[in-house]
Amino acid sequence: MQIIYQYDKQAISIDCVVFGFDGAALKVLLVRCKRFSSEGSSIGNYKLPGSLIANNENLDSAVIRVMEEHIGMRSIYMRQMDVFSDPKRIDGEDLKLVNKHYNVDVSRIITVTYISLVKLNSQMISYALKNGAEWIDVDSVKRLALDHNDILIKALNHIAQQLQQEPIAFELLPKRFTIKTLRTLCEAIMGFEFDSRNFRKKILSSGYIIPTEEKEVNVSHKPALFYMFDKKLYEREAKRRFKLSLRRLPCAGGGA
Amino acid sequence: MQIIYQYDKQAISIDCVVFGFDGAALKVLLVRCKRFSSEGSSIGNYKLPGSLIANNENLDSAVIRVMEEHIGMRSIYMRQMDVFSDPKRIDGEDLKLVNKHYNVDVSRIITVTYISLVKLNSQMISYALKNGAEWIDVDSVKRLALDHNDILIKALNHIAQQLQQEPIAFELLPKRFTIKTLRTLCEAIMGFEFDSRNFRKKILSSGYIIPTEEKEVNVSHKPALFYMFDKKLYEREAKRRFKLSLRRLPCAGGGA
DNA sequence: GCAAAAGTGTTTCATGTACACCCATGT
DNA sequence: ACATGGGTGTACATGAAACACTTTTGC
Repeated sequence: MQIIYQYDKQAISIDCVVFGFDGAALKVLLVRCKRFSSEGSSIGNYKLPGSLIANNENLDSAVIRVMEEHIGMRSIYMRQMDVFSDPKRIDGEDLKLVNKHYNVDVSRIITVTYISLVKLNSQMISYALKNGAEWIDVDSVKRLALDHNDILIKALNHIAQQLQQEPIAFELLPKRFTIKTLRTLCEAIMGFEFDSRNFRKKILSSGYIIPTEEKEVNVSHKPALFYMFDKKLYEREAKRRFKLSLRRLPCAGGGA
Repeated sequence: MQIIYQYDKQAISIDCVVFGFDGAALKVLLVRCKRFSSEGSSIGNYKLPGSLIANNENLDSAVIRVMEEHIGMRSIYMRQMDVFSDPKRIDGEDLKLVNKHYNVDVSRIITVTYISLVKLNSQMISYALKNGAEWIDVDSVKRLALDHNDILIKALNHIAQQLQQEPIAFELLPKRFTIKTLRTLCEAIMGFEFDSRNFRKKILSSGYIIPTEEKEVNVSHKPALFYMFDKKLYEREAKRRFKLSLRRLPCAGGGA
């Protein structure tokens, strides 16, 4: 391949995979993309929310801008996932449409993907609808625009990994939640079920998921207690675990 | 902050943190950067190898191009790490120098960082020297250009994490190695020591690190056996572990 | 009182950790 | 023979997995 030493017709964009949880199923925020639709384009009916990066903003602020547009909030959990850089991932008609939409003339787009997690509520669902977006069950997502199906699958695998190492579940849950709800969420993310008794034991032994005084009401069975995630206790625990797992040999002396 | 909707004066670059192991210490490949040196620039004496992305190459091929330049090889381990996107991370004099060097006119540079792992040998060390680069002990790295110290620290933490989940150690070792060498490498990456007996037990029980017929020679103690990493066995093991850790409940039935 | 889901306890097994001794080689 | 680091074995603690029974609510 001949290297074309022309470095200034590239654009960077961000795409967000925004997950929410309605108490039963894992949802992802998708944007209807009429504005891109055209013959010859591979763009489907839905896409992930995203944007080109303005010249004086960093990636994080672009993500915040897009989130604000679609869910009306600024302070939400977000993490960088991956970079998609195939020069041909957006080309032909798709590229022309993007250039037209943003009024630019770039020859390729490199996309940095983000994962966001939000505490879904009914207001956000209607807010999204008003702004051309929609919360859709991850299991029933069909064909998306461009390579957004690939990105979604990567994101799902990513949060399944993360779930086992970081307390991301509580970004998706309301402040107060039952153990059962937490378990349902974990099962939705992981794609398989847990033993309810061992799950409960593990959660309670964690030390940072603490009971409240509240119980469920109007349920036709023993009402479940609500719990809360205590971030400060978690961070203290995390430090302790770090020290344990990175323990030196008893007699290993000073050095680096 | 006012959003400047001008999307086409951005450039993307890659920077590589290339690690090597000489049997005793962890080394990183640094490039002397006389060509960038200038008054007013924050650029130090050394920088990580990197390059702007040409318009028709993807990030991976840019990394391969840079690797070829500095170590004379194409097929090496490399993984994307992170994206640095602060609009001010390269500005002022530094930005002017970069624009001049690449003969472009961009207003900001977004950098995707990569980690590479190589099986270091004496040829590569002299090859690097001939091409303006140098293999330096990670512990004795001083001030680097731009924000490259931050990138290096992130990379070190990154491989320490990775080491506990993926067989990256064998990308840094020769085909045949002793358990002791492997342990020294792990200690260099993790920054603390292991119990030699438990370490050996764990390595041998892995099932994919297999003995050869060869022993050390000319050592004034019991010669150590050389071992090899069997990638196929590892992948079989990895699949098995995946099944185990993602096991459903015995009676959990069909569903997703 | 019956269904339905919450909540509690026990036994077993695998894995990690700490630690002590023997073995092969060069000098 | 002895110093040096390689190699082997054992006891103990900790945590995960499998599994059965009691409790509280609405109807």
